[in-house]
Amino acid sequence: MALITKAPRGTEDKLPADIYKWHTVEKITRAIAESYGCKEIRTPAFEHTELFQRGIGGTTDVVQKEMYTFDDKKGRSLTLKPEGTAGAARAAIEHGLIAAALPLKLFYFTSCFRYEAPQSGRLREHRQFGVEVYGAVKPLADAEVICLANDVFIQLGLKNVQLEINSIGCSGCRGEYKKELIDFYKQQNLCNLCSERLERNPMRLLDCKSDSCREVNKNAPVITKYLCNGCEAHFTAVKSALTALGVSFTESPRLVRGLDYYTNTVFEFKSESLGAQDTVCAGGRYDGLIAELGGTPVAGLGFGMGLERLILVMQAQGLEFEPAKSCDLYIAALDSGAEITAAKLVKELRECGFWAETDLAGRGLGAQMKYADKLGARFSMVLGSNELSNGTAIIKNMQNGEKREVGLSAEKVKLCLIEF
RNA sequence: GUGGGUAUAGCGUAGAUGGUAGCGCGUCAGAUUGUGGCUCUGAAGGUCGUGGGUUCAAGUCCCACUAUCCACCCCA
Repeated sequence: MALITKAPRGTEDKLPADIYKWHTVEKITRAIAESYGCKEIRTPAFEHTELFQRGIGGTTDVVQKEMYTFDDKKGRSLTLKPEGTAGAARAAIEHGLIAAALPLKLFYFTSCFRYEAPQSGRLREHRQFGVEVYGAVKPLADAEVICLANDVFIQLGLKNVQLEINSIGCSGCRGEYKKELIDFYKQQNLCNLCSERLERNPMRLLDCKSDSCREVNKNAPVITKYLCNGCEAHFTAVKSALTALGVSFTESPRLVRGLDYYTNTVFEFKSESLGAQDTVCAGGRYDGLIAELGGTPVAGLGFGMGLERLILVMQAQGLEFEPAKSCDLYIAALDSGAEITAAKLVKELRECGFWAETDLAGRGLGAQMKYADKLGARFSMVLGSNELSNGTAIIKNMQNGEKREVGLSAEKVKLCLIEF
């Protein structure tokens, strides 16, 4: 197929026939977020490149090799946002949102852009539902945010979504731990990749999937043993709050996150219904981020939920989406006089919120009826010279074929659509 | 970025050993010129992913590229 009629690699059209699935997840996630007091925020698709370098961390893969970065005409370096947290944090600082009464709870839907090898469930442009909470220091906040994500899975009916949590401590205890970890790994036989990234990002080694490293990792020191008193108490309180809220989880001492801003609690929801890209939601606490970006230091935490992945899971599990609305009334018109009357009637019904249609394609009566059927029209009506002179028409229930006579006014037709 | 599979109409697909394309669904029209669903008849729709090569002849064989899928890496 010619280049111009093909979407760029790693992008995907959401077609009319499938869009009801998106509407379903957007509606449910929005309602849940709002019930938790979150307000929607919409931030730009691109930001200054430095925002992501500072926020996500210059040594991460996302920043080093996956960003869509370009110079604008004035030579400013801009980047299509690879994730949602940094932009939301920037906006919260810029507009003084964190200067108001805290906590500040935000949610958003956004496209994220990453230059990666595309795979199903991993696109170069993917969409996330995200939640960010600022100025909430209590462990209950961690539990609340996790619970929000969990509620989404419950309400959408997802089965077998596993929540894994861990604490990676504050910069203090993590520094201690990293030293120990590096010392440990230096005495081991590592795969090529791991030897490379040992100094740069030692905690990632815990996640290595190579068989040899898996063996090594069984004996690797675990962060939870190195947590300072404060971090340990926080993590313990998060876990008991989750239990009290009825959110089941497994502790996963090797769970680390790929972005630098995380502190203390990190978590991930995984689904067996996806392939290797099995994480459908991930997040954690990032108490240092706002200060790192130059704002008044306030605590932060949040998550991102991959919407393509979420929908893939729902499809794989055969879950229900809210069906698309179908047509309420199709008016077939037989001649040019009836055509105008039909058009007026259709307009008036639309003003009342009904989906009404009449012929625009120049079809004959039989074809118009077939088309009405394809639209899934609940009712149909035929207008010709007889109806115009009588001032009445027959309205037909397309499900059972029953017919009723109705006066040719929007008011009367409307009543018929409601009652019949 | 690495390794492997795949690419034929809008969608799903058939085309061993080379002889320039069928089928199902969908679309349109008619049977039924004032009533849909079922049925029947007919039609439209293909640069066989793109470009090159081998050959009298390529959807089929070879090379490159592109896209897609799976795994790695990484991540939501």
